[in-house]
Amino acid sequence: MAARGPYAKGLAKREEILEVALAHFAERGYDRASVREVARLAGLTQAGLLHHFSSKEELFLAVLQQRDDRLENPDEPRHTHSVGRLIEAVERNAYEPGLVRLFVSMSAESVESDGPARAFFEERYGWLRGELHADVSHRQKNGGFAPDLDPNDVASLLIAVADGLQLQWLLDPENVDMSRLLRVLWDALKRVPSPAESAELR
Amino acid sequence: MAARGPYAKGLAKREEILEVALAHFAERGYDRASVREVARLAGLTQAGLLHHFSSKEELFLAVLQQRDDRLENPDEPRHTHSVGRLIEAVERNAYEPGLVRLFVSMSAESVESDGPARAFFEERYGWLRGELHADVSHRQKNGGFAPDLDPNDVASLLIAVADGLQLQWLLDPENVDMSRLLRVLWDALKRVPSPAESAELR
DNA sequence: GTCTATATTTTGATAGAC
DNA sequence: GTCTATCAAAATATAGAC
Repeated sequence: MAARGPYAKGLAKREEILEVALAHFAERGYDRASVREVARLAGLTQAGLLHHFSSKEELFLAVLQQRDDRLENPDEPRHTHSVGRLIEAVERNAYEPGLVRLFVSMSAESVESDGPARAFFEERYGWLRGELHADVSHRQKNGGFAPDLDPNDVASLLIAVADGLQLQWLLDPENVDMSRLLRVLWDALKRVPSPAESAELR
Repeated sequence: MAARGPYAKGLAKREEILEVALAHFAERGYDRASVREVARLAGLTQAGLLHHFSSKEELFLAVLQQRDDRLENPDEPRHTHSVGRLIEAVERNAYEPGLVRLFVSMSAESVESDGPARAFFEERYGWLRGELHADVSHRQKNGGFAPDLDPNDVASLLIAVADGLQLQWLLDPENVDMSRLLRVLWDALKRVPSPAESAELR
């Protein structure tokens, strides 16, 4: 488990810093967070921390990247369970309010300025939309999903709901069940249009 | 149009300040925005502005409240067109990226700290959820909406999608059509479950 | 109502000793 | 790898003149 060699200590400290930095960024958001405070929480001075991460921005990006698990699950075939993995990820998030706060505030910040977060989130949304699109369109071919919906629209809606629910959940954790609501949406979207509705489309 | 009396000038300046403050907060977010810069844009010094709004927080809240139109439309019966009004509001927002940025970043910030924005958004979400709930449940009674969905769930999903789409739209305005997607969601949610699906529920 | 001037605080970052 | 010391640059807010 323990890494050996001349860098063992540095790496361990790096991990510790990332851990407390996540908590601090999550609690305060990027702007209000200070490198000094993260350092203090990690048992260092500000200058000591900046030996490991040479700027606030670098520290912040490292935190983001470490927690970006991308719903990976190498055991399952890609493209066929993305929706399920999204729901599972949302389920896990319900036990990590700090992480959710971080992503909410950072995604919001990413649209404000062309800062470090922007590229990260643009890339992330593109990737996620692609995964969900592949899943939905695969299900449509097999007849397990409403054939009249555009897979791109479905992907956008799923992502939007996941994001929007996080906000509601953070404001009122007791009364918002994120993964249940995501399933409600998914089940409703699956529905094949009734004959009457299909007729209306002509 | 012009107000008379001893306060006319003060009020006019107040309006002007609020206008440029909205733009500035929208562009920079609460933290990165500075009272100095708002003052400069309004043709004042910082101290001059603080005569009208005695703190940054007070200025910020005034901006939020002024732009919170609450989808009001006194002509229509309450409770029966909330969904339509939500869609219309989203449609209007597509022409005001600054306003959308403001609400996105402020709602994100509201969950970070118990600052001034928190109460505002909690109250706002509660109100909106109530409106949508009333609308959906009214439609269900008249047979115009899937009877098996919980109106509270539907309200949460609509709000979540509206919020989440704003984020995606800000990152990629060309390729995200907020109001169209909201309609896609609404049409899909309306669908009555097919007999086969109803059978599955037993 | 608006200004100038200033007090106070906080922050990110660097230099250099150990 | 971590520290002390320090710089330079913001920001909010206040005091008091006009």
